[in-house]
Amino acid sequence: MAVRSAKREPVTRNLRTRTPRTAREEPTVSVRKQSVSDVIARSLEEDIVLGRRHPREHLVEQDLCERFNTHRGDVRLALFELEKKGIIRRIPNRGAIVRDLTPKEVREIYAVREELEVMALRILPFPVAKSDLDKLAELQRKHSAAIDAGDLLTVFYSNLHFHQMLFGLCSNRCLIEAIELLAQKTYGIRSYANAFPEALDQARRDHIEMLEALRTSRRDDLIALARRHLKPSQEAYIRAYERRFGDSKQVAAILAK
Amino acid sequence: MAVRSAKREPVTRNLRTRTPRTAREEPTVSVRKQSVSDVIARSLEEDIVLGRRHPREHLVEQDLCERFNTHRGDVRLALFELEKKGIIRRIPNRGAIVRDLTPKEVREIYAVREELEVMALRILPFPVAKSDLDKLAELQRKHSAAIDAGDLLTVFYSNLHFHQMLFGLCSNRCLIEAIELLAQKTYGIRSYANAFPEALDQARRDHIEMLEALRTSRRDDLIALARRHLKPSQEAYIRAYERRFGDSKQVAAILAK
DNA sequence: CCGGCGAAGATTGTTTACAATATAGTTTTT
DNA sequence: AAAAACTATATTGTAAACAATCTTCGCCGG
Repeated sequence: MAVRSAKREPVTRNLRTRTPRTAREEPTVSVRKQSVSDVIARSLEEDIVLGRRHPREHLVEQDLCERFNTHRGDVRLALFELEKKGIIRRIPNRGAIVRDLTPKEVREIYAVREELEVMALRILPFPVAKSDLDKLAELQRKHSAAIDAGDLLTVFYSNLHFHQMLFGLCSNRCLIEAIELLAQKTYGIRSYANAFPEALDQARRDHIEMLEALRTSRRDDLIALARRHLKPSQEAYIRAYERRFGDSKQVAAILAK
Repeated sequence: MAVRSAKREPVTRNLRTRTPRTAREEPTVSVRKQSVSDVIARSLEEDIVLGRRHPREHLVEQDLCERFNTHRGDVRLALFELEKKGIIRRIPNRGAIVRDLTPKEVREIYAVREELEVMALRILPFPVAKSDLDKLAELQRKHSAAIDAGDLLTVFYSNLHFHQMLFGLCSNRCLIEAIELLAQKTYGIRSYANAFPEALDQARRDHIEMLEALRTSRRDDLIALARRHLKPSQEAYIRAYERRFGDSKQVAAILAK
């Protein structure tokens, strides 16, 4: 992979995850149709969440092709997907960069997210089935263990699954998807919150309290907890942002426009 | 630019603080980047909204290429966009069909939409500027005239613009986009509501009352109107759906609940 | 010294050809 | 005659080549 341009190196056609021909009717929710571009998009999301790729970093199609052993078509599609999700930004003829959210945008996203999460908890049918409570408790334990181990990747995913399971308890499919979409918009800033161990600790305690509220069918407590749970990560980002750009006002002005 | 060096370079690329190039960032809102695929997607949306293409109708890439005088790449991208918006559905290796929403899905979408629209009206700053009120009134007149003329295409677009302008008054960009996305999800069923002239008449009256509530800064009235405004179109669709499939009762029962 | 000019390189955007897959219709077998 | 297997065709998915665009950097004249 010396110089990347003179001749385009041929694509090695291995490692293509092909969707199995059997059971295309998604028998269960777990095994979803995942096309190649979805896999790439998810992997890039992961990189961004964990801070392996920073805001303003450039994403080059050819690099991603080599990394995922595929052709540019799939990578391209993945970038379009991520753009629609708001995780990256594409500039015509120039490529894609990891999006850098302004504090204003972050506040707006979290305001809408809070509204929808509260709605989900409001319509959630009580009492919650014992089997669902058990599954949530299991996810919470996994989350807690990952925090103790300092395994940020597992922290991220177990946290994600906990919330998906929680809001999945409300029966409104459209609402569930909307909540997830908004959560994804903030993937790019999650690494800032993860940098603070005390924030992770607080998240763990919130989860435990949420479980208790679910068990006892205390809806108001649950809603208050969800509201509180959303605060720290946005505040951590805004603090970090101001620490980065707060001193040089003109730079902040340019970026914030 | 960083040369792709002989040794595989680490994932982090050299990103220097890039001097922002001279304002190529949206010179004006009006002239937006609209790629070919966007044009195709919008045109297909229009067909679906006006009932020129029915639910379950098959969309063949090659046909669309001839219709829009382009290659399959653009058409393909447009179909992916429409799939993400929830207007069509793509089945692997089989193609795309206009999505057929069940009454349950419709009710769920409208419930979320109502929640978000009410939120927008709640945070909307009063009083509304005179210039904004004038623009809204102008859009309302256009809508009204289109109804009288029986021009359903203009009815659709002027109605769309009225609502975009109305909710655009709230300053939360993310919220505005979320509302628009949900509205798009129901494009496929709009033709059912448009079939009832009395529904269009009611919509016109709603708009007039909304304008009055905006002028007098009566927030509660405005919210109640918005709630009422959302009801007829979903009910029209559900009635039409049951008329289509009502004969086989067990099917309707399964889908409705 | 330095500021426009232009060629070369790097990256994205477009087009075409080819391969994989599903559906329907036909033939073969029992 | 019914069911299974096969072939033909239509359609989508993949890959590579080609074209356009932007950036960088060296060159030359002032």
